[in-house]
Amino acid sequence: MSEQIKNDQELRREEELKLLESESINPYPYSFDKTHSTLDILNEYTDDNADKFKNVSLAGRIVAIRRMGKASFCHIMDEVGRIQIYLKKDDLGEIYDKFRLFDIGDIIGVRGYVFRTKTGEITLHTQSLLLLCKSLKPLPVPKVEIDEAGNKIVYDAFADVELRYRKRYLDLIVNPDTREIFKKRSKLITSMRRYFDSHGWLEVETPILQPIYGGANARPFITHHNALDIDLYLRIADELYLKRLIVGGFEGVYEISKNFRNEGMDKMHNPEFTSMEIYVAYKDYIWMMEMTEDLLETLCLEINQTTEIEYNEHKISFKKPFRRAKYYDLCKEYVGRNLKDLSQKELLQIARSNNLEIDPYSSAMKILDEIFSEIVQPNLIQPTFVIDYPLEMSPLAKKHRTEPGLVERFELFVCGFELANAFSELNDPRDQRKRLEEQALQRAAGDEEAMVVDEDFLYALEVGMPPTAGLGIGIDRLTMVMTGAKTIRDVLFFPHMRPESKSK
RNA sequence: GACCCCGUAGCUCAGGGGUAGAGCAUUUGACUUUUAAUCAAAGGGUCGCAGGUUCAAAUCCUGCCGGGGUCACCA
Repeated sequence: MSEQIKNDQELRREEELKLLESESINPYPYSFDKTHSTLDILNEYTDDNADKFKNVSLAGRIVAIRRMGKASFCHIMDEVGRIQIYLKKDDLGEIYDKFRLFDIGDIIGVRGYVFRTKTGEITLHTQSLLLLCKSLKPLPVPKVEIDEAGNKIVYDAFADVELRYRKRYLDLIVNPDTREIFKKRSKLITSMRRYFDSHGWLEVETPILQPIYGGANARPFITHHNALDIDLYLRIADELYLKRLIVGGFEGVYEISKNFRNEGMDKMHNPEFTSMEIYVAYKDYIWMMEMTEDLLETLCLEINQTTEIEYNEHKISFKKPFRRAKYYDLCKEYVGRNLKDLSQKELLQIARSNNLEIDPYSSAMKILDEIFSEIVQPNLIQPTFVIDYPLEMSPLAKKHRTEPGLVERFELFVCGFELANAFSELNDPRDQRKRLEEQALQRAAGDEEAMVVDEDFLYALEVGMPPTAGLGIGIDRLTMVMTGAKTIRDVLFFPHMRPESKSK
């Protein structure tokens, strides 16, 4: 392993580190007791209750320094905010001279009393100062000005997207908006868990390494188990395992699941992504729709304190109930004609007359799907349940109770993209076998994404699964909608990146 | 995978055949309520990598690496 060539700023910081150590300052001590966060002080301090803030301690990273000879001002940042601290040689003595060796990026602990400067900023008057961590790399902290209206002006923000993703810790230190997105993401998952748990549904874990992959149409990542000498697949979905648990007698199970699909990446797709799947016994997709809109309204309220949010200049309302529209009705609405029971040739012609480029040998269902996603889907801005899909598109969904050729399925679209997918789950083992065998035929015909027959799953269905409703929600996409993020990379701490060249 | 755009100092960017530039950051000096602190001075670059054209390449050409966008597959 070769060390990289260091620049002048890095070399200087290393020298400072040695100097501090030679003056018996430990640059990496073990702990620090803080009494307050920056926000505690900023929110609670008033000029009348200054007594309560006579002796507080804070810790954080230095993000700005203004030295003025024998006194200095800094801003330090902790998880929740930033606050100004005032350092004066008279009060600090010897350590004030060592403070010359402190830099932007260093983490310090300070103790003192809170006051208001003559320009009005709530500030900690520091009476003792402790280095908690010396930073050896220069940080890309931008200059921040607050104008008279209270607006924040950021100069030269750290904006290089590649660096922001590769070195996310820098992005998190330097761009407070980035942290807010991830706090919302966590809050969303916590709220979702709370919602499910309050209904008595059980959070479970199922295998990520699977001998047979299933539950979705996608190409898997393949890995190898040495001891057993068999190939295993990273799960593309956890659906078939969760249904086995319903067979086993649990009446409500959910899993927040990292899934892996060996496919392209773009602003809606990452090779590993998070979905939530839930299965509830004795329910159907109608019930699931009601649960889903209640869940999303609740989540949106808990995260954003409102059911109205903005995305891409659209005002989105998560107030329930959401619009419900049948798949073929929407096709008729946006394409201008009924697409049900049309032949492959007719569909191909319609696709072409709508300027869609389609492989002429595609199946009728593939063409229909293409027409739907190109022509209908972009119009589904407000939360919309699309219901009653063609049977051929949904090998794990139960046949519609009244409409032949359709299944009891809905997908939820918001802002033009798919957020959720749900069925009345197919529990007739004979029908399920038939549908999986059809998938196997498509697979044999070259469709690499078609499903594989999972005999053990069929055995489970033969043992018997109660009527069940199932739902999957794309957590990354839901986070995008809830935070206004335009790319999935902005809601993943560490989005997948091509490795940098080997020389590094 | 195809096409288009981008890669210059720690950060944000200018320069686009003739000695490598600015602001912030950094260093030194001054300054005990500043806040994009200020004032004075200084240091800092394999111009993504490798070839080619040229008297001369950060600049033009080719290939490669990385990123972004559009398209295709997919949630």
